[in-house]
Amino acid sequence: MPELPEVETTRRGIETHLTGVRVAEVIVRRHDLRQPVSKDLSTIEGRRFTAVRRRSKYLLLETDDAGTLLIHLGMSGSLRVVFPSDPWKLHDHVGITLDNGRQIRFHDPRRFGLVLRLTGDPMRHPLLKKLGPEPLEDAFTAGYLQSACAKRSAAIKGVIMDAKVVVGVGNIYASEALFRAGILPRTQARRISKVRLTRLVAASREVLTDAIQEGGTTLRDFLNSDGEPGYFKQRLFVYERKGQPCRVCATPIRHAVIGQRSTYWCPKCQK
DNA sequence: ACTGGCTCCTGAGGGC
DNA sequence: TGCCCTCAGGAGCCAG
Repeated sequence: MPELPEVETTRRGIETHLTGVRVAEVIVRRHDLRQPVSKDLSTIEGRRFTAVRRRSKYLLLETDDAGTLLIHLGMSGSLRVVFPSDPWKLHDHVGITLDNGRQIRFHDPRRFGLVLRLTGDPMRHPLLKKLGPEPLEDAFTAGYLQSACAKRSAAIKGVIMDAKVVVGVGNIYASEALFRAGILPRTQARRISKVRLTRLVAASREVLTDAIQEGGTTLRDFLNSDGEPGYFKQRLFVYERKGQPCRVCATPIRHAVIGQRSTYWCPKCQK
């Protein structure tokens, strides 16, 4: 489910409920996520959350003296702000009760997500230390992308989805960014000129920024922390629009599986 | 160092 | 209604 805009939407939604608030109780109903939920999560009981950050598609819930909770939503995960008395839904796996009368509920049907407690510098954790730059920060430049693409014969779409190159660009926004940049998704990365990579950097930033503005994309089941969908689906140019007219030139949108992932493009607007 | 393929898991939707 | 098949927003791991 969630790509960077959806994770950022979630971060913003929980931040105000968490920051400065003390943890009353941690309830773990299922431990068997992608990695087992940390056995010692209850260590944060009685501690305060000091900040809610995001790195790539990971959420980092920092505490004052019990490390950082690292949460990843996988394909189907979400965090909701609820009341402790609200009934637990199927696939609600973790609840963090706060002393302000709310509870954060981690829900994840497919269980590809993560809930880990890290101690020390979280950026040195194996899951985080090899990540590429944030697409909305200054380090993601055309020059940087050009060097990352220089020796890669793989399709550009897969390269921009590679978290070692740049984080946060998932399957929806990779197709959307390539459309906005006018680049065919199968193009070999090393064959793309710097001018076109400059456009791709700008397009990636724009599509992610626009999607955050709309609260993310809800295709099937993404809900923000208040249980509301995102509205960016209406702004998608190509994703899940196979056979429908291009919003720019009316040519039917094409679809193929590229690198095991569903991919969409306009054969006229993209070269 | 890259590449493509496979895997984890559950649920939704389509075809018959 | 039910059954079977395909597909899904992530990303780590593997062999070649």
